[in-house]
This record gives sequence, C-alpha cells and structure tokens, in this order.
Amino acid sequence: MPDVVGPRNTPTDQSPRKKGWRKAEIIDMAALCFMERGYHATSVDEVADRLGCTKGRIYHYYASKIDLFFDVHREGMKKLFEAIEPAMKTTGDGLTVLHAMLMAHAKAMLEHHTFENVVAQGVQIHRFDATTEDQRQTMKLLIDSRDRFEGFFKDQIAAAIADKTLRDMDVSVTAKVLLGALQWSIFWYRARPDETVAEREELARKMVEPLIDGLRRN
Amino acid sequence: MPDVVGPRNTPTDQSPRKKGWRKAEIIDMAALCFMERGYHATSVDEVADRLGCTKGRIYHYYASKIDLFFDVHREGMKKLFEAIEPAMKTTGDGLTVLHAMLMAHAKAMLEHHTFENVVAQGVQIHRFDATTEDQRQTMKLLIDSRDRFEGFFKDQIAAAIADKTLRDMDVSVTAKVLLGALQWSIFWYRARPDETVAEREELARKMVEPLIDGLRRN
DNA sequence: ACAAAAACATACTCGATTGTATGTTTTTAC
DNA sequence: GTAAAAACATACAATCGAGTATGTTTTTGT
Repeated sequence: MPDVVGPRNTPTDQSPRKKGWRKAEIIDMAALCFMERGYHATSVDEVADRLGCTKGRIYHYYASKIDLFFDVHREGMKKLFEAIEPAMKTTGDGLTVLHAMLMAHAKAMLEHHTFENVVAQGVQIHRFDATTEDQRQTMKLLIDSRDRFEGFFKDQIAAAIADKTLRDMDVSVTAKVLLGALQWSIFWYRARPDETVAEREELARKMVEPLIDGLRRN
Repeated sequence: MPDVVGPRNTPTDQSPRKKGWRKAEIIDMAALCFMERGYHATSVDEVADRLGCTKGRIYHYYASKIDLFFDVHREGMKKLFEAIEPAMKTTGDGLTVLHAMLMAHAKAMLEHHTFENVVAQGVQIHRFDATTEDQRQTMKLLIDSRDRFEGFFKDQIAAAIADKTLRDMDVSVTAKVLLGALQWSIFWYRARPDETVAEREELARKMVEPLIDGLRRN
C-alpha cells in the first residue's frame, strides 16, 4: 500500500533551492490569507490548508500566530525600503527626487499589495496581541521601521522646501497625505493575473501625477 | 439590602431624551471598540463591559455581532454623506466645488474618525462574515453606498475637467487617490480630548491644500 | 392600578481556534 | 551506512467567544 501522503516537494519544484524557501512559502501564503480575511479572521489551520499541509508545519517554524504575522510585516517593510532606495540616490533637485520616491513607492504598493495590506493591519494590532516581552520588543521595532520610512519622505519634503522646488507647507501632514494617497490602494487595488509591469507602471503614474502637479489647471 | 445593580440611567443623564438613544449608546461604544481593536478582535462582552452592562442588553437590540457592525457602518456612511452635502450645493466652477467637497470630507474624517475607521474595516469584512441572506443584502447596500459616495467625487472631477478648471486626468484613479489621501487619516489621526473645531479645520486645510495646489512651486 | 411589553441580567451551550505533545518520515552529517 | 537532526503529521487539551434560554426588573399603555 502506497503512502497516503505523497512525497514532499523538492526545492526544484519551487524557486531555485534558496535556503529557507520552505519558510518563505509559508510567509507568502500567510500574507495572502491575512490580506483576504484579516489577521484575526484567519486561522492557522486555514493557512496550512491552502498550503496543502497541516498546522504542524507552521508551528515547526513559528512559535505563535503573531510571530508569523511579524515576519509577514517585516517582509512587507523590507520590500518598501528596497523599492525607494534607488530613487533616494537619484541626483536632482528636491522635488525631482521626491517625485521619483513617490513613483517607486506607488509601484511597490501595487506590486506587493498583498504584503502591504498586512503592514497596514499592523497599525491596529498594537499592544493587545503581543503578550510576551519578546513580542512587544519586535512590535516596537516594526513600528520604528514604519516611522523611519515615513521619515525618509518627511526629510525629502523638507529638503525640497529648502530647495525652493516645493512651496512651503506642513512637512508632517503633507507626508502623511501623500503616502496615504498611495497606500490607500490596498483597499481598491487587486492584481489581475495577466497584468504586465508596464500596466502597473502606467497606473502608478496616474496615481502620482495629480499629487505632483496638483489639481489646478495652470 | 439595596439592589446590587443600581437604577438604570434616565434619558436626562445622557443626551436629550431622543427615542432610540439607548441603542445609539451601544453603537457609539461599538464604534470605539471596533476602531481600537478591530472588529474580529473585539468581543461582544468587551463592548458590554465598557458600557457597564452585559451582553444581554446588546443582544436585546441586535440579533448578531455583525448586525451591530452594520449599524456602525451605516452611521459612518450617513455622517459622510451629510458632511459633503452642503459643499455639493455650492455654486462655483468645478474645481471650487471639488475643493469644498474635499474640505468637508477631510473635516468629517477627523471629526468622526472613530466611525470612519470602522467603515474602512467594512471593505475587508466581505462575504465571509455575512452568513444569512438578509446580512448579505445589507452588506450589498453598504458597499453600494460606498460606491455612491466615491461616485459623487468622480462626477465632480469629471465636471471640473469639462469645466476646464481641472487638467485632463484619469477620473477614477484621481478620485481614489484624493479620497485615500484624506481617509488614510484613520491610521494616524487620534482626537485630542481638548481639541477645538478650529484646530481640526486648520488640520483639514493642511491636508487638502497640497492636493489642490499640488507640490510644484509655480 | 394593572396587564403587557420592553429592557435588561444571569447562566449556560457549543463550536471554533490556538497551542501542545508526540509520533513518523525525510534529510543531513560524518 | 548510520545516528542525529530537521521537517513535518496527527491527535489532543484548553480557552475563548458568539449566541441562546430564561428569569427579573422597569416602563408603558389604558
């Protein structure tokens, strides 16, 4: 009689045999589930089911559900930082660099909207769900990273004002408004399976353009 | 021996004796709890505790937790519609009216951020939690009302483009970007207890200004 | 004043879910 | 080739929270 459970996937089935790819597989599916139903409404069993395995696998890698959430959040923030990094190194006046950062951020929000949706949920999951001291420490680090990310935009806005390429305006509020405008896409954007990079780029352009040029005609 | 449970509050304790104020009290507390912890993380017992009563009271008015959520959502949408209504009746060119609508919306988002936070959660609570046919019907009506609200802004943007007071741009994307910029405040804005109306108005102005005037200097 | 209805409180059921304990298979290291 | 470790699966415990059934008090209508 053959085994009821088939042989486990070999690394070559998936992406090239990178170390830790089994864990990454879990993170990706968790991000998808958390996006679709929200963190609290998603059960660990559900994530396992959609991976075609059992809870045992997930709890082999993660001590608790919230720790899995933290990893998804961390990955989401990593993608955000990596996306704007090239734009920040651009040479140009203050507004030009800011424009490039906003475009990069918009594209990243669309491309990784699964993860970024979960990042947004992280704002609400504060102190309540992090019970152990270790978890509270992790939570603090994640909040810090979100603040640092926003800080990059605040700094660039301030630089552009000093630069005279930007009118004088409230740096903090403007940063939140601009980022919010792009990040709100987690609520309305869903990737089409056949969507090309060029199409996403075009959508990102349509998003950033009214922010840079404003609404006034001249 | 006196009663363990004190006498129930009389209408005069709270707002003027409006019919249904006992229900409104529940809605308000539910909105607060749902905002602070999210719908799924909030238990009905918790809402009751913070009201100083028991579940019995809530289930006297509501058949289920999701029905309570629906009422909070409905109230949130009602506040949004009422806020922009005067602005929509303003006479003026397309951009002027749009500006007034955005200001009204920004102020409403700040003033009722508790309810509007819950409205945003409603986007994720789709088909899964609405089990009965009646609940699915209610859910559909709420989604429709959100679409109608966005439609008002899309129409006004289109009118302003036709009006030549607005450059040509993607109506749908621009509407989502503008509304998102203001609605993202649910994540960062929390009301100070001593905050005045004038202060909120000033904050709303700082939010809308970069959207209308854009970032470019000239 | 009194019956009916409204407005709750109390105590319970029951399903769903997180986390654990343990067994089994696969891989790795030597 | 073999022992150890990694990578799971299985079955269970223990909690928590939604919803219900029922009793009690307060209000209301006449």
